[in-house]
Amino acid sequence: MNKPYLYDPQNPELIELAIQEMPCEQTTDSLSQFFKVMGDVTRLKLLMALEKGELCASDLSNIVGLNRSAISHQLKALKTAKLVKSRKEGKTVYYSLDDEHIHSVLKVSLEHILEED
Amino acid sequence: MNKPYLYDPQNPELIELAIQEMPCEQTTDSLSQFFKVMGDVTRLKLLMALEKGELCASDLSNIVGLNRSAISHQLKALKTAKLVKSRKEGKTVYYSLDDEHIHSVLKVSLEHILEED
DNA sequence: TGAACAATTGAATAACTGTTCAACTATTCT
DNA sequence: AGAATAGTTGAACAGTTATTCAATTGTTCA
Repeated sequence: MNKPYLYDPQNPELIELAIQEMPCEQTTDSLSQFFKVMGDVTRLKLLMALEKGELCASDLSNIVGLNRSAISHQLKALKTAKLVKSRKEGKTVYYSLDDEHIHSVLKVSLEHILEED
Repeated sequence: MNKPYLYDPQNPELIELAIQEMPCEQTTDSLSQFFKVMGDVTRLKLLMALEKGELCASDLSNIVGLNRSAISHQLKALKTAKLVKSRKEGKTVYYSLDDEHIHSVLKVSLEHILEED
């Protein structure tokens, strides 16, 4: 009912609004997790490479310039986060983007980064 | 000229394409840094609160549920990353979103997260 | 001036993260 | 079966990060 602030709020109505419209803990967790996965240069490069098409682990290793083990670890992280999917054919494992939303996010964000000041 | 692969590439043309069209190191660094900043629950909540309007540090502390010191540290990170700007009025410092791109990124990403499988 | 309040700062700590290395699995080909 | 290749895994390490605490700055107001 009354507002149990332990200090003088500057904008009580806006506080209420922000709290009310704040997504639930699970949602903010998932969203920050999503950004965290892309917040690493290696994983980001993997995603950008996969935007060109399906690629196997060794080819991705070649493109990104890191050994296969490192790439494998990061591909696993991307797979757990459901950003990539994989397909096995003989000895080689082919990876591709799992979701089309990622393309939009990368596009808008890249525009933001490349924007002049 | 010739391709100095130390292994059997599965898709040499796609490798070349991915390498050619990969943004420069500075760009991938900036982009992953941008995602990294939002890849933390506290900072993400701060940004979402600020989408409702300008808020001071104490009010943000109240909304997010962390002490002022923690909030101040994270607001500094957001400011360094140029995601928020601040304005001082007497004792209180008001924060607001610095860039409109952020709104789009948050919107598209939130849609992605909330999407059904 | 001094008390009260808003906010920031720096040090300290605990937890997490990315890469490497070495060992391992799985598949193909002779 | 055995050698070769693609990929994965787990442990270890070095580096980073978020939060807390205590101290500090800066502003207002009596």
